[in-house]
Amino acid sequence: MARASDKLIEQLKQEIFSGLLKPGDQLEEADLAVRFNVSRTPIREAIRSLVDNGLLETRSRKGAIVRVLNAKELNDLFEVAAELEGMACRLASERLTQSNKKIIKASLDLCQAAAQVEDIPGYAEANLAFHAAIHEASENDWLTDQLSQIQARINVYRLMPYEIVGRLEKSLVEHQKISEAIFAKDGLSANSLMRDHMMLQGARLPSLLRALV
Amino acid sequence: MARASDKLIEQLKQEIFSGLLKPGDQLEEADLAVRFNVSRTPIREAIRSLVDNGLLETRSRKGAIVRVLNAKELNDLFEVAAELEGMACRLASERLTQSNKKIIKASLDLCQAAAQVEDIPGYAEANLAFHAAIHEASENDWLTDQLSQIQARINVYRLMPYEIVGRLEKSLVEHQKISEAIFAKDGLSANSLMRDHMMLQGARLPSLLRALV
DNA sequence: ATTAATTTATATGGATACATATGGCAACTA
DNA sequence: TAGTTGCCATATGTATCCATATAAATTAAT
Repeated sequence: MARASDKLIEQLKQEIFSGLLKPGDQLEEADLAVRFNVSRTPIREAIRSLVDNGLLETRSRKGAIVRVLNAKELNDLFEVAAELEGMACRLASERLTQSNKKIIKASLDLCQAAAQVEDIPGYAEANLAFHAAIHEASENDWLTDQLSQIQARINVYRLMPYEIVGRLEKSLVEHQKISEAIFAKDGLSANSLMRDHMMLQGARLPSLLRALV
Repeated sequence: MARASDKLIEQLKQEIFSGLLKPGDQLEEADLAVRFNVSRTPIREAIRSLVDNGLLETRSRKGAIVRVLNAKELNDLFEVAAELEGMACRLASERLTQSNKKIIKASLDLCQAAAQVEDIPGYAEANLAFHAAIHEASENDWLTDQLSQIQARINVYRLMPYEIVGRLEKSLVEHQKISEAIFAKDGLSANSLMRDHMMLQGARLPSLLRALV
């Protein structure tokens, strides 16, 4: 039997990622208890967990709010994300198996299909699949965990992904180059290509931040 | 006023790091409530937090136990630690301020002093200070947080650090080279020197694991 | 009229009471 | 004697209750 708090964590994450709960929104325990038809205890545990996860923050006696990252924090986050994504590419190059290669190729095809018809949400999904495929191929579970946590954090700030015209095409080409480097077991290139790819996204942050304010 | 659960988290961490609570040990909520003279509620929140942190793990209805990392998990952890430590060195090279330089130098002196008299616990402490100084110098708060969490995890498995004779000297020399690279703003060298330094420690893990079993 | 202080309301933090699932032990049967 | 079943004990999971701190509102004083 799943614990109520575990389900709550998932639900609240969904609401945050979907944008239903926006950065700065306050979460009141009593309200949530009514909404989800449980007592305050599991609500509190869920909030606690999300605070540890970094999605919420609390001030003493002032409850939890959806965490707002300022420009520096987002930049720091992106720097680490870029480094770890690059690392995943390097490891994937060194450890690539046939089955992982197939999965990466499949996700790359998804990216291509979505880019061709300019399906923005479709590309966003395929993009995540592509990155996830590389994470898996790194064969480092700790790294994979860290990256999925970071992804989650970043996605909150990606409510309008790829809205810039033409970015889809460029992103796809970068993905293809990264894949080629991995398949050629050229870890060094794969690493730096991915880091550049990530940093380009990071460079788009300032405009994204402005759009949020 | 600090929350009871926050203090508990620190205390439990201490007990885990100090080896008082060994991997595999069970934590019973009622016991802990009596020991720390609080109710089960803050105990549960603390446990919850440590589970999210990865220090404990729970099985349904079976409570929390101190998490045991197997060889692969430890290896994965070290790989990520090495990469991020290297990244910190690179960033420190790029962003070094005079004040950070002083702090790094000071911690390096501590290392030297401890190494000269073969003060093993002293060196362990100075070592942490050295790494922390570099983390700070990276000017990336997210990275610093991640590294301190990873440090915490690794330290559990470092109950007998530097017991290998001669390792102190070698470690010190590596520290000196890393510092020189950072001071020379040679990010590339600093990065790889630190990664090698970390990986050497990781290579000692198998014997460490054997000692634990 | 504006500001400061006091009071009141409300939400969080902690304690306790209650429910339920799991594991062990014992008894009974084959 | 060994295995299975059922009961009981114990620890986790959930609900509710109480205390306290913070914030808001109202009143009084300048």
